[in-house]
Amino acid sequence: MRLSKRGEYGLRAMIILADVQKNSPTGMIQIKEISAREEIPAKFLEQILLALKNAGLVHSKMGVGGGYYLARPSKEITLGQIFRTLDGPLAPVKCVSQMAYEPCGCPDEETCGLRMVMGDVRNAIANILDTTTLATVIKRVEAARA
Amino acid sequence: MRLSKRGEYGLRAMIILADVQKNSPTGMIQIKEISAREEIPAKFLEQILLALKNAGLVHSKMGVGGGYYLARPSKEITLGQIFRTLDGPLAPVKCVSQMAYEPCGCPDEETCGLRMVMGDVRNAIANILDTTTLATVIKRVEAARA
DNA sequence: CATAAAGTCTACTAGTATTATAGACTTTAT
DNA sequence: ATAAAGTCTATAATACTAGTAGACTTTATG
Repeated sequence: MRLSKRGEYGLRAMIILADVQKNSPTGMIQIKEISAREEIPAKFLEQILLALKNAGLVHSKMGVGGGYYLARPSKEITLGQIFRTLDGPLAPVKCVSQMAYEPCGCPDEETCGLRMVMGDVRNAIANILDTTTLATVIKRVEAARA
Repeated sequence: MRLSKRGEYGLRAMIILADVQKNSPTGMIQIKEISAREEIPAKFLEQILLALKNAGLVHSKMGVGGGYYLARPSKEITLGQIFRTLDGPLAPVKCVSQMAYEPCGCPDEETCGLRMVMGDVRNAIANILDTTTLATVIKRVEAARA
């Protein structure tokens, strides 16, 4: 059940963007700055941020003084949205996916034991990632620091 | 968050073995029989069952009339044990793994937002897979059939 | 207007993991 | 003796992952 580096870097970057939105006047930060802070290869991060941009989760400004910033308030962006953009469906098997359902090949889905359990797992993950926003994360981090 | 074919096939095979333990006098079944029922490539399944055997979850009998059977009553085998044997740790990132901890590289683990959330995800998955036994699954399947 | 800072876009590559397949071997019942 | 069954190790084909490269566009500013 591993999170890919792509997903990990993307989530870390988004958490930074949320922090910047809250604590910097412009709310903007450059790729290389995020890359330096989190030790993420800059060129790799570039692709990830681009994907997040195409998904409408961040906006960017080109040219001198440009950078990336969240497309919406951090409380309106869930980790589920970020995860799905970068790593695809949450569900362990396609036949329990809400966003990308496909049959699994079991003769009867309704009585497939594996499917039942994986459905529970999917829901448990979705319950966390779809209700946790970037604002939630920032709040927890600040609480842990205090 | 995808389940590998290896993990999927292994879990399906174990559910069959639990059913066989409950409903057949010998409690034993052959690879090719499981392979046929679930449309799993026989040679692939062979390796998977071997891994489960080396992990002590199933026993086998060689020769004519041989086959595989559960090493313990189905209520003493959790899906978590099976999953970990075939697919490794449940945790999305190593730094929240109970069974295979490794640092992630964040400067301070205690205040890492990603780590907090992934810890929750790990616990949610573990809560399901470590409390669900093969017996649980069989019961649910029978309830769904009725 | 030249320049440098910044993002955009696409292609590529090395390494690793996944999903098998093959085949020679061992054990056991009949 | 034979055939049914599991054991074990090697290999192959493919896909995926993580990362690199480089040419391009946009924009602020001296």
